Amino acid sequence: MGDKIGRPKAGQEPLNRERILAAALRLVDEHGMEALSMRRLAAELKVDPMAIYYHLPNKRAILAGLVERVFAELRVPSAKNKAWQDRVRAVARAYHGLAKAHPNLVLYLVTDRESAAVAALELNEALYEALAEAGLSPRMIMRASDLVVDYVNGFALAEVSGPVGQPGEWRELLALLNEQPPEQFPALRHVFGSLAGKDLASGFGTGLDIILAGIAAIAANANKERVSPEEGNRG
Amino acid sequence: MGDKIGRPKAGQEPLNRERILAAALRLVDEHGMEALSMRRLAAELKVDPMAIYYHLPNKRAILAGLVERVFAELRVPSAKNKAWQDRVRAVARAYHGLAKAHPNLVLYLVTDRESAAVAALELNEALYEALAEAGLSPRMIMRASDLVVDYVNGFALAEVSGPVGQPGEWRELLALLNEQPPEQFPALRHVFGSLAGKDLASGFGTGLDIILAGIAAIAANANKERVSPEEGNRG
DNA sequence: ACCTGAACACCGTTCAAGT
DNA sequence: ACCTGAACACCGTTCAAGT
Repeated sequence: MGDKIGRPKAGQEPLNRERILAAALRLVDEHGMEALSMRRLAAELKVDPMAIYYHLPNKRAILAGLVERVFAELRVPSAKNKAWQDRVRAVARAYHGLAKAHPNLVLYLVTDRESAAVAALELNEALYEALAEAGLSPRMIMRASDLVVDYVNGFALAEVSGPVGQPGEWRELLALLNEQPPEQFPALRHVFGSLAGKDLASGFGTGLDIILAGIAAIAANANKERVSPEEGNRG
Repeated sequence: MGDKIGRPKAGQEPLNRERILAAALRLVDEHGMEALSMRRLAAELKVDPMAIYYHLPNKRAILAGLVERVFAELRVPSAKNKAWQDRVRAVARAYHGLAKAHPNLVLYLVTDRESAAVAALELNEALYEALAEAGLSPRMIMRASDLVVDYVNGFALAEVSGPVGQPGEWRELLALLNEQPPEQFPALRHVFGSLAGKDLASGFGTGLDIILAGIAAIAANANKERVSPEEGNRG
């Protein structure tokens, strides 16, 4: 940040991929996805629009570069001494942090599996390690890991699609509910009634807790079966 | 509604919102999101591009109409006699079915909370009913419901972002893994090694199972606490 | 009431040219 | 090697006009 009139060189150092992506990310973070056009980006860089094409082949490459760049910020915490639950939580939080840091890019972060692939290796490695420790089978490790990633993606998306702040969709749901005949949607009304006025912090952690409880239950169940497959359980 | 007054152009019945949205959906389903332009849509309808603006104010309205239309297809199965787990599964599957039916629209289905709101009422009502039966507190009902929805959204997105068929991201991950130094990512290698050759059906159901196990565990735990809050557990 | 057509302000990208 | 500028084929949308 902090670029003002006092640039280091009024004569402009040469353009490069790095500088283009930095400007593109600033544009997206500050003015949203729709502000990112080749022409506007060029204006930001004080350069002819076509100059960009010398460094990056097309707009898709810019988007991909952005996703790659943001995922490169991901630092998976390696708390190997902690319980597997906390390790999963740490990975999920780190990943979710990326989305929070660049909300306007979330749709692409979540969509562009290709550009995220390198970072995904680290992320999955950390998850697989933790989940192996939980006692899951290889198949279940993969499934549970996918579940965590899908959840973070879905949650991040919801955070960003909602009108302004609140995660989940319940704010506008409530408004709509009040327009419906009062005998309809009793379950919704009961829950919203019980919760009225209470301030609910972000549900990210709670969702994660449910998932972790599920993993623990499945792991325990698998263990029981492995200990005494057909002879009955004597634990 | 209106009959053939004024301008039947070569046998066409008059344009209307319905016909425009139908054509738009066909365009998206068959040729992807990027094929949906006002001009191409008009060509499809054999009409001047500006004719569309008489029936729908702008392109955003078309997208919103599409999302609304697809969500209107949602029929939440009302298997009230079944176990709560099966009821949650049924809702999740119904919702997921929409995404599968219109993969090119998934990004918007998942993003446009506003247009989906009416259908979201029914969907959440069904989830809340089932989750209440599971014995969750109002707060937990809301959280668990959000978790299920976020998971379905995340899963649907992953299904669509991947290169071709497989859900999850593991196909390209594996290719990338083979390019890495062999001492790195041992957990990934172990899991993928164990799973090589086995054909893994879609993980949608397994992810759901983990979530359901988590909900059951949390409900059981809450019950235990409620039965004997400070006196210790004598179960 | 319903549709057309020209016009405007944008896009991404190609290609030839300038230094 | 790096950048410019004109040109092309598209966009979404406004506005005045036609029936």
